[in-house]
Amino acid sequence: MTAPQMPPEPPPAMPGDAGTSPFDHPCPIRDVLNRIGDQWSLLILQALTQGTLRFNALHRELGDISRQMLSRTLKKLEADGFVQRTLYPEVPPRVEYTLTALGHSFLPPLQALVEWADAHHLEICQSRRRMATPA
Amino acid sequence: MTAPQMPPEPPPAMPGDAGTSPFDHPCPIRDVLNRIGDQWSLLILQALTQGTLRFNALHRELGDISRQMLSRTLKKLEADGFVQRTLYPEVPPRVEYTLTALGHSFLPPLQALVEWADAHHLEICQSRRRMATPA
DNA sequence: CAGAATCCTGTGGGATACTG
DNA sequence: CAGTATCCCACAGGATTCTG
Repeated sequence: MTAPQMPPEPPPAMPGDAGTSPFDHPCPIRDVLNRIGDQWSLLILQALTQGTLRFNALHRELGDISRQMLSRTLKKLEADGFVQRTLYPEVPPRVEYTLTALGHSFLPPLQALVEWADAHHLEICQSRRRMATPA
Repeated sequence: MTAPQMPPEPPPAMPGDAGTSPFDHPCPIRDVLNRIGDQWSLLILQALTQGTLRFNALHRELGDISRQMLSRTLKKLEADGFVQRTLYPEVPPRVEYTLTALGHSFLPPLQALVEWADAHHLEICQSRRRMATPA
């Protein structure tokens, strides 16, 4: 595969275009990367590997994430079909988030990434310090 | 594996600490994600799959990226040990970028991601439109 | 409990111009 | 050719407050 180029001109039609959104990104790789390339998406997906989680449970699980970003990111993930949101109309409302089939299908590549990160983190840190030698 | 938590307190020592950098991120997953999670790193690495490339060749390959960002990102990738930069002190200077061993070791997970993106992009776009039904 | 709204900041990243 | 320097803006994302 060659590098994913970006046609500078606006694409005539999208994969499943309907003209609704401004444009679904023409390049699949870029589109997906732009989505899950943010600070939290992958972390959230990984947290949901455990199974279904409620909003605050997720919030605790990630430790440091504003409720704002958690909410936003979950919406994007839901829109893209990675996670399913289920609202139980009870007195204190309960909302559960769980991975969809698409979400689950994403786990293997994600796992590969996580494992690589674990395996090579030290090496990266070493390289980083080596390049930063002041004198 | 549970979700990668962030200890709110500053870590006492890093994987290969030397006190040089402010801190190498304590969580490997987050650290790696923060690095390659930007707009260009993965694209550049993927472009270098072809083999050695010169600066402008990379620039053309990616199509739309400012020289600024290309330069910056390459430096980060070099610092982290993903790519090797070789300068040939000729009259018009020539600089070649190529993947290091570490860089190559990263290709399988990257490939997995790319293939997943290709395979499921349509599905994502469909979900996206389905959720966006105005009426 | 699960968010939406509002406000504010840091910085990722583009454009342009200059240099060796 | 291969950058660096400068300027500038959009937006990711945090903090806080309000609601059903």
